[in-house]
Amino acid sequence: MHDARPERPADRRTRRREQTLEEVLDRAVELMATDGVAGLTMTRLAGAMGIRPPSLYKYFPSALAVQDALFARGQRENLEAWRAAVADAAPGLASLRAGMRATGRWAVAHPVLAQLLFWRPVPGFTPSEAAFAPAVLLQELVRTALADAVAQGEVVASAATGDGMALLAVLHFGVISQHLANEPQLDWEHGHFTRQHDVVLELFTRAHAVR
Amino acid sequence: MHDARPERPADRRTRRREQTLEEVLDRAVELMATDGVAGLTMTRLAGAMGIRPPSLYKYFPSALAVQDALFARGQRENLEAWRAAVADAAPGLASLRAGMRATGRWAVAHPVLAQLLFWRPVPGFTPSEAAFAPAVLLQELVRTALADAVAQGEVVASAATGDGMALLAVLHFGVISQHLANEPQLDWEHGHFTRQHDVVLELFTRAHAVR
DNA sequence: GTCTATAGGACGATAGAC
DNA sequence: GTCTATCGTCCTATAGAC
Repeated sequence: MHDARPERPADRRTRRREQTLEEVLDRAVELMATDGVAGLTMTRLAGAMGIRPPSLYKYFPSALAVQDALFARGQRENLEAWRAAVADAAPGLASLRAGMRATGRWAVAHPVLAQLLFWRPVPGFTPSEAAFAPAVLLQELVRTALADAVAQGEVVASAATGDGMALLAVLHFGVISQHLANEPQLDWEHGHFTRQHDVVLELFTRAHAVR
Repeated sequence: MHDARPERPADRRTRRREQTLEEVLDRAVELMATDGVAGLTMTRLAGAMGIRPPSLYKYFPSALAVQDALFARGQRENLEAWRAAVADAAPGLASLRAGMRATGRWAVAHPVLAQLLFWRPVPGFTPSEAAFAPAVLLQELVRTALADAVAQGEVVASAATGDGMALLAVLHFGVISQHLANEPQLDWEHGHFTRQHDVVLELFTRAHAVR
């Protein structure tokens, strides 16, 4: 905290640069919120940063690189939302409910990132493997939660199969996409579709209930 | 069939023009299938028609007018899919199942139109009231089918409320959007998510089952 | 890292000849 | 209805001075 030695200049520069990178992404999200997810351009993004377009290329080598960084940030945040919510939950169904509710909330609170992650509305953009990695990890966490629920006798084994995962995705993203398409201005508490999130989770457990 | 009088020239011209209008929309759908839903431009569309851009403006006054016509065509076809399927079905739940399955099939068979109708991926485009009209009508048909199901004692009254409609939309479009986002190349019979369509309809009736 | 200047294109749309 | 020609705007991206 009171280390007398000043930070090495190279470190300062690196840190400053990373701050700028993050700020670019902040501005990008703001722009997408007003002009649409596909309305992001390097020219406008530079303008929002208060710099000229060539300067922006010092931070991101291309427009697609910005999209990829946004995609990566969204995946990280979404995964983090799950982890934070699950930290204090019991394994199995309780954990699954907490995690899914948390990522649902995250998605409606960050509509432009959610659209980028789940709808892929930008033509010609395919996320890099690195940007996609958190999604793979999250998928595994869901699978584990389902397996725990089966092991604890909360649901039957069919819940933890590919069909079970597909049904869960249908229910979860059904809520989110209906919300984003029809009433994105409402928050999680006041949405007509988000209200159905608890309902569909209940339907899922009932579909795989132990007799 | 063998009317001797030739068609009036004005009628011929009108008919020819309408054929061309439809052909433009056909080409537009093809272009969107390859270049993405937002990748449709007047320049490329003219090229696909084998004409120059100014000629295209004789048929559609603007790029947004093309989008609107596509939106209108999609809504008409989707509504028609429901009507055709429901024609031979008994009122109530049987009718609801037949109609929803038919519009689901239509959506995955026409992915670009479905994206245009249900995801609204084109920035700055808001459909005209006329183009939207079939969607309003279809909404009413769904409501009626639900009301019939209630009247026949197939489900309890809560199924025909706003929440019931919202739940139904979540389930239906959840299947469709997961299919379009993850495995659009598969057809209705082979998709992992489309397989869940019958499942979710069953979940809906169970959620509102008469005790 | 910032800028000016610019290349090189695609786009929507219009004017006006045929 | 078709075309050529064109306007004005926006875009991605680079060269090169400071």
